[in-house]
Amino acid sequence: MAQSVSLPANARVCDAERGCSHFHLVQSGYLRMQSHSMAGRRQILGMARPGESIGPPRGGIGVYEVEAATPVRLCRFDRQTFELLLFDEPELRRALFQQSQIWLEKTRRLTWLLGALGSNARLRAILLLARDWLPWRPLEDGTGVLSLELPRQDIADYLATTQETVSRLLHQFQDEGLIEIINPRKIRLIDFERLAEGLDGLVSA
Amino acid sequence: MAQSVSLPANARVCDAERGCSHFHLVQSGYLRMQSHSMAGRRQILGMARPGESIGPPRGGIGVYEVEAATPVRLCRFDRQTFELLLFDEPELRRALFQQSQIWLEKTRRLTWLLGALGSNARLRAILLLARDWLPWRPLEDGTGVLSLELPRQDIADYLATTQETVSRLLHQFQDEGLIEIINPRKIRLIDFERLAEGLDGLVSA
DNA sequence: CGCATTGTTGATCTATGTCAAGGACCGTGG
DNA sequence: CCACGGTCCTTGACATAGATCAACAATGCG
Repeated sequence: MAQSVSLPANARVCDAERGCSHFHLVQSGYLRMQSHSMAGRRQILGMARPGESIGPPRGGIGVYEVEAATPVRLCRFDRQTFELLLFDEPELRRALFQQSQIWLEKTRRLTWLLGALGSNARLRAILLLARDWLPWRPLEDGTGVLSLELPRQDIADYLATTQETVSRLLHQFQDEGLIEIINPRKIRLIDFERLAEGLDGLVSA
Repeated sequence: MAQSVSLPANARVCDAERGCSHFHLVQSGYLRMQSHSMAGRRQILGMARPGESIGPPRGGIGVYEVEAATPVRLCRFDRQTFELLLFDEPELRRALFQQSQIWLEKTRRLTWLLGALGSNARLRAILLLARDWLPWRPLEDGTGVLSLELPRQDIADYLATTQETVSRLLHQFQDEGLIEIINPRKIRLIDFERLAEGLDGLVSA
C-alpha cells in the first residue's frame, strides 16, 4: 500500500501521458510541478516541500508533470488504497482539504507575483519568501543566509524569467548592497527593508 | 442565515481590511478576485461565474478583494451559519472541496498563461477559453460570437497586460482574419486553428 | 446637448529575452 | 597529478515586445 521511494534530482515523478495515479507525500527534498509550452518554455507552477503532498488531480484537466527538483524521499500511496483510506478516515479528508487550500494559496501568490510585479520585484519577493521555505540561517547581526537549493534555471522558470536575468539581478542586488552572494547557492540577505520595497504586505520585511 | 443580495458592477463584495467573513454563491453575473500592488497595478486572480462560490479564505494569508465585475446576484451565507451547515452536511463538505479543486485548477491555468505565454498568445487563449465561460453563440458557418461582458481594463488586468495592448492585439487579430470585432463587446471568432496556434493542448481548437 | 466612460491609435522608451561566448567548478579516467 | 568533459553560472551585445504617456474617437446617459 504505502511505500517509501527515493529519487535523484530531475527524476520524473508523474507524467502528463501516463497520468499520475499515485498520491505522494514529500518526506525530504523538493518536488516541482510544471508544464511545458510548445515553444519549449517551462513554467513551474509550484514546489512541494517536505510535509506537503501532491495528489492525483481530481477532475483537473491540466496536463502537468511532477519532477524531483532535488533528490527526494517520497511516501507513495497507490490511488485505490488512498481512496479507501480517504473513505474511512475523516481526519485524512480534513488534511487533504487543508493541503488543497495550501496549494491554492501558494498558486494564487505565484499568480500575483507573475502578474503584478516585474522580474526585479519578483526575484526580491522570493528571496524574502524563501526564508520559510528553504534552509535559512539567521545571523547575529540581523542578516541571514539562504541556501538556494535550486539551480538558476528552476528559479527562472518559477519566476517566468530567464537564467540570465536571474543572474544579472542577483549581482545587481549585490552591487546595491541588498544581498551578498557568498557562492551561487548561498545568499546572505542584508537589507530586508529595501528588498521588500514595493512588495506590499506580501512579505513582512 | 442565507440571504439574497444584488449588487451593481464594481461593488465591493469583500475586503482586505474587514476580511470577508461571508460565504458567497454566485447566482448571476461575475465576481472578480483581485489584489492591488502598491505601484497601483491590479491583478485579477480569478473570476467566479454563476454556480461557483467564493468562501472565506481558510487559513490563507493573502489579502485579496472580491468585487462585482458585472451586476451580480449573490446568495450570501453568514460565516458561522455556514460552518454549522458544513458540520452536519457531508454533501456540502464534498461540494466545497470540489469548488476548492476547481479554483485550484483555474488558478494554475492562469499561472501557466502568465508564465509561459506572451501577451499575444494569452489573449488568443482566453478568447478560446471564454467560449465556455462567457455567453457564446455558435453560428451555422462554424464561427461564433463571444460576448465580452467585461471592460477592456478587466481583461487586461486578468492577462497581466494593459488596456492598450489588448485593444491593439484585438485589432491585429482582426487584420489577420482571426476574428471580427462586431463591436467592442461582441467578437466573432473565425479562425480557431490559428487562434489556437502555440497554445498546446490548452484549448481544443 | 454636454459630460463621462470606454475604447482606439500613435510615438517613445526601456526592461528583458535571445544569442553567444567564456569562466568556475567537479568528478572521472588516464 | 593533470587533462578532459560536463554542468552550472556569469557577462556582453543586440533586438524587440510591450509599457507608458498622450491625445482623440465613440458611445451612452442625465
